[in-house]
Amino acid sequence: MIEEENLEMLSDFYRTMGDLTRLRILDLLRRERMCVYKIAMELNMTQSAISHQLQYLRQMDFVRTEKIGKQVFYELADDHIEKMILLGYEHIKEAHNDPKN
Amino acid sequence: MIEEENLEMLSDFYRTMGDLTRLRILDLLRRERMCVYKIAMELNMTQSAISHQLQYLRQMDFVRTEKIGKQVFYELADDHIEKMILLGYEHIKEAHNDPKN
DNA sequence: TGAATATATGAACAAACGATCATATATAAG
DNA sequence: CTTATATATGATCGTTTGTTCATATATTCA
Repeated sequence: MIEEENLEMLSDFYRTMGDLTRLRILDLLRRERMCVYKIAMELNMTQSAISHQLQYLRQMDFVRTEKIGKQVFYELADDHIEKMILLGYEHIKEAHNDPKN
Repeated sequence: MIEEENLEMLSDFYRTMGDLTRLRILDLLRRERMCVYKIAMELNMTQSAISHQLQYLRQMDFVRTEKIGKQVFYELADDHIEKMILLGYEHIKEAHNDPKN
């Protein structure tokens, strides 16, 4: 049994990855660090929508930033993030091949 | 880069764990299989609220059921679920000790 | 069969969420 | 200094989500 406080942090953590736009952003950043407008271009979404989600991801410590001139580059905050994405990915692929257990 | 279709499945998967009530239920079921009213008791929530979330978890293949008499016992659908919970748990514990990378 | 118990489910409602729009801030370029 | 570019942010709005309430279904027991 996981302590209540940690369960709350855990659900916050998973909820952050439980949105397609945010997951798309994180998946992009696995490839390379990227500035805001480039992310928006790649995902074909408005700068504002992306910027809002990036603030969310930053508050949740999923990404970190480096400002260079006018641009702000975003990158994954640490290796765990990519690891969690890939583990979930492995899971759904297995689950799909192997419907029950 | 993960294919769009799989990213969608992945965000659905994480969104399922991104709710405190559902995560509490899953964490309970790690311990033992349990019938609905017992889950409701343990979590101090109404039978209806629990039942709705259990249907959700069932549709997402997080749990499976066995009906015995009047009772319906729920258990984790497979080992991956517990693994994913524990991995997330490890992650947040590390992240907390080790704020930046 | 009728009452009691366990679970499921549909409708309703409030709260949370995500995108958009308008605009603010900051830096660079002319 | 003014304009253009990149990003951030607050307000708004429609949608989704989670709980509640009322009720339906199913099974056991008297």
